[in-house]
Amino acid sequence: MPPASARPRPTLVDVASAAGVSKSLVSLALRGDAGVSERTRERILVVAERVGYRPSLTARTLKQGRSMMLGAVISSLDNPYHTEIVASVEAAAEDSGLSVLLAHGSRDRGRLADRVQQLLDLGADGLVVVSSWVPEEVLVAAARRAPVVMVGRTAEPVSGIDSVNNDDEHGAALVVEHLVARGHRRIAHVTSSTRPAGIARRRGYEAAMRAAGLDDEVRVVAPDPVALGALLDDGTSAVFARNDVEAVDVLDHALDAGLRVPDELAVVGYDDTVLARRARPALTTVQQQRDVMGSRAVALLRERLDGRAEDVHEVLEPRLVVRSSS
Amino acid sequence: MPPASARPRPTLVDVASAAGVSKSLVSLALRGDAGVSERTRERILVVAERVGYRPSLTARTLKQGRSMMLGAVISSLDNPYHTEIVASVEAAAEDSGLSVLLAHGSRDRGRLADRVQQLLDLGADGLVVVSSWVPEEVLVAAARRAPVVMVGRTAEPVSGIDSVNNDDEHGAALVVEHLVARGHRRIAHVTSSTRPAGIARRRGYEAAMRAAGLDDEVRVVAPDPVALGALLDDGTSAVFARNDVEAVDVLDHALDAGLRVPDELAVVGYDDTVLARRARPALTTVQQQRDVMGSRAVALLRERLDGRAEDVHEVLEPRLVVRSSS
DNA sequence: TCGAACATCTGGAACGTTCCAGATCGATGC
DNA sequence: GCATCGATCTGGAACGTTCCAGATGTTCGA
Repeated sequence: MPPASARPRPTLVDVASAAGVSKSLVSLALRGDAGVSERTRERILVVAERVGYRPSLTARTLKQGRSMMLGAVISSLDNPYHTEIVASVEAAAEDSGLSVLLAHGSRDRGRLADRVQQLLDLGADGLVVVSSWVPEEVLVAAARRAPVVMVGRTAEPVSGIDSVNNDDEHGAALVVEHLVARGHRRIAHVTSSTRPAGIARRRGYEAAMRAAGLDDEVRVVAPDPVALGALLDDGTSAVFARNDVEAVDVLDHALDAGLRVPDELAVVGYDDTVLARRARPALTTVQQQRDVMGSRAVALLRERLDGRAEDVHEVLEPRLVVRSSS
Repeated sequence: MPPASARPRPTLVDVASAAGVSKSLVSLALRGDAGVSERTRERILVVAERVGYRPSLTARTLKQGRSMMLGAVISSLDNPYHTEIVASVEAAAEDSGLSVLLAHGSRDRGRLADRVQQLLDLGADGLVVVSSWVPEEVLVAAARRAPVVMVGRTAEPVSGIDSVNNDDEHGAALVVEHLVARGHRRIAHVTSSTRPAGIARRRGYEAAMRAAGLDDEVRVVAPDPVALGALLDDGTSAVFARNDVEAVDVLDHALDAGLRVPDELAVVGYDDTVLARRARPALTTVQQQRDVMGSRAVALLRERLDGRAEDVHEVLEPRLVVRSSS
C-alpha cells in the first residue's frame, strides 16, 4: 500500500536523537528561539539538514490552531481578470508572511461550496473569494469559521463578510461620458451577465445615458451574432461591453463586418485585462486597480484576525484607460 | 488575538458528549462504518449537523499519513495552455476521489520551489507540475517524499519523476508538412523560448524542413517587432510560431502591416488554446489532447502510490487542427 | 559560602483525528 | 445452564508538532 520508495519522513524526534538533545530543543532551535545557545543551535541545524528534516505543517497547524495560510477560491482560470486579482492577493499575502492556496471550481456552485469547505477544513486562516458564483449563504456560514473577503463583488450588508470592489456604476458612467464627449449619441451596451457586477455596470450605463439626455438611445443587447449584427446595421456608433472578453467579441464582429474601428464604430470594454492591451486596435477600457484590491483584501483579513467585528466594504474608484478603439 | 467571532469549532468529542456516546463511535458513524446500528448512526448524524460539526482534515491527515489531496504547481495563470491542463487534472482527480490544491509561483524558481515544499509539508499525496520553471533538482528531491509527475515537460531518464508530454517534434513536423502540402516553401519559425518544449518544436521544424528538401529555407526568428518586420518583408509566405500566444502576435503584426491572412501569409500556432479559436482569422494549430494529459497524470500518480517503482514517461501524439489562418 | 538569578535544556500534555484491542450484552447452540 | 458468538460500543495510544512548567547547571553578589 505505501509507495515502494516510502522511507518515513524524519520527524523532530529523529533529529533530536541524532543530535543527542530533546525534541523540544530541536523545535526551539529550528524556530530561532532566543534561549538556545549558539553552539547547539548550529549543531541542530546541521543535523536537521543532514537527515533531510522538514516540519509537518499539518502537525503544526493542528497544535497551533492556525496555518498561516490563506485560501483563495476562484471560479474561472481563463478570465484574466480573476487570475490577475489572485496574483495580486498572493503578492500581498507574501508580504504578510502568509501563503495562498488556490481552489478552483468552475461555475459549479456545488463544487465551489465544497472547495470553500475544503479550505476551511484544511485550516485556512482566511478566505479570499474571487468568484460571483459561490452562493452567499455558503460564505456566510464560512465566515463563522474564518474571516472571508469577497473581491470584485459586494457582500450583503450584515453578512459577516468583508468586500473589496470597484464602483461599477461609476466606471460605466465614465465610459458613457467619454463616448459622449467624443460626440457619440447612439451608444449601446452589450452584456450577457446576470452577475452583480454586470448588473451594476448596466445600471451605471443607463443612468449616465439619462444624465446626458440620451434616454431614447439606451439600448442593451446580448453578445450573440444575431443581436450584434442588428446592432451594427442600425447606426449605432459606439458600443460599451460589460467586460473585455465581450468587447473583443464585438470588435471581431465589427471588423468581420468590414467596419473601421474606431472611425465607424467605437468599442469600449471593462477590466483592463491583458486582452484589452492585446486587442487590435487596443481597447479603451476601465481599470480597477487590481493590485490595490489584492492588498486591501489581505489587509481586511488581517484586521478580522486581529479582532475586528464590523463588516467593511471597500469601494475603489475605477479609472478610464483610453486606447485606440474609441 | 483570536477573532472576536471565534467560537472554537466543535470536535468529535463535542458531538460525542452531545449525543451521549464515545468519540470513537461518532468517528465510525460519520465515516459510514458498517458496525454501527442504524438507530445510533442516525442520531449521531443529526447531532453532528445540529452542532455544526466538520471534521478537521488537518487532524485526519496527521493521523492517517495521507491527505487524499494532490498538489498542482503552476507557473503561469495567464497562459490558457497551463490552466486548461490544470482543469483537466482536477476533473480526473475528482473521479478518483482526490481533490486538487493549486500553488502558483510565477516564473520565479525560488518561489516555485517554496510552493513545492509547501504542498508536501501540507501533506499532499502527490504532485502535478505544470511548469517548466521548477528546477528539476527540486522535483527530484520532492519525488523522494511523494510521487511527482510533470505535464508538458519530459523528465530526465532516471529521476524518479514520471511525465506526460506530447511529441513536440512530431507536432512541429505536422505543421511543416501541412504548409508544404499547401505549396509553401518559405516557412519561418518564430520562437523566443529556451524551454524544453520550445526547443523540441524548433528541432522538429528544422528536421521537417530538411526532410522536405527545404534546408535553405530554415529560418528562426524572435517574436519582436523588428525581426517580424524583416520577416514579412523578405518574401516569407508562412510562419509557424512556437505557441498560440506568439502566433497571435504574428497575426496582429501581419494584419497591421496590411497583409492578408492566409492569402499573403499563413500563420500556424501550437497548443490549440482558446486563443487559437478566438483569433481572427481562427488559427491553425496543434492539439495536444489536454484532457488525456490530465487523466494520465492522475493515473500515473495513483500507480506510484500503489507501489510502482520505475519511471514512466508517456508521450501523446499531437494532432493538427486546420483552421482559416493557413 | 550560600542563595538568587540567569541561561539552557527537558518532559509531558495537548491539538482532533483514527484504529486497535477489548468490553458489554443479548442471543444461540448444545 | 454454560460457553460462544456476533453485534455494538468504548478507552486509550498514536500521529508530529508547540509550549508550559520545571529541571539542571553556572555565575554572581554580598
